[in-house]
Amino acid sequence: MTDLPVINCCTPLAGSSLGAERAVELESVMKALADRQRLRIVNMLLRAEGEPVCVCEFEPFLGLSQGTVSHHLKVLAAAGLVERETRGTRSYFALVPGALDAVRDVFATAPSRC
Amino acid sequence: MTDLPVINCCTPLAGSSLGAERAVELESVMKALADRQRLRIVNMLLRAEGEPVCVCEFEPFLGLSQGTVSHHLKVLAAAGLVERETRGTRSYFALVPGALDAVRDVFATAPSRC
DNA sequence: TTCCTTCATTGATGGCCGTCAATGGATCTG
DNA sequence: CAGATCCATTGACGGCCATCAATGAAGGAA
Repeated sequence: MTDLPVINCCTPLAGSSLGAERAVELESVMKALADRQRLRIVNMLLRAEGEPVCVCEFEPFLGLSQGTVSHHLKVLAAAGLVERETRGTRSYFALVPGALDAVRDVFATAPSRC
Repeated sequence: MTDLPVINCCTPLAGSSLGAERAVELESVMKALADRQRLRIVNMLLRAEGEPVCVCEFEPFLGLSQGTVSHHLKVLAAAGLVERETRGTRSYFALVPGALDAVRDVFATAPSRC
């Protein structure tokens, strides 16, 4: 699985024509966010305000098996939305700064202010 | 298929804990946007600046069969993102005003300004 | 009415996705 | 070393989804 580039800022959906290639890029990021469990993970990370969160904290919160939680985190990482950091035997995840802002800007209807 | 309520504004992903029920709501809207063809449809509608667009215009642009285009428009309508308007034998679609803004606000990392 | 156009719906098909149990690897502890 | 803990990966299963061809429904034109 190859990591995806973080979405370019300043290229909102409005404005210019969305080419087929770029539609595929955008689609993969949106797919990563189109899952209830991953939305809750992102929510937890947002509330952590940049502080890395241990994998073992997601599991009881989501009520999923450990393997499934690991799967969801991998999907978010592949989309460029979160980063992994290993400390000893544990893994911590944090939001990639600006990644969500880029997603938000895609849906700006007014001209981008970048 | 029951229509979904338009996403509430002023309830961004940051801030409070994302309950399982609301995660499901958000998921369905994100799923509607997590498809390359539907992203191109939204892009066309954004560039139309509120003007309704005939179904027959999407088909050559997307390069899909007529039935598939109709399917995608139905998904977007069920998510509350677009509205259908019938004129004679033709159907026109337009963005629901504010729907995309609501999606954008969900991913606001700074406190909402509503 | 009869024909044509436009669109929605149905049924079928292939592929992708979320989930779990089980396994394996890596690290820490005793 | 042995055992325990944490996590990633694998394989399997069930379900959902995008797509098409075919059909149906509704409106306009002759």
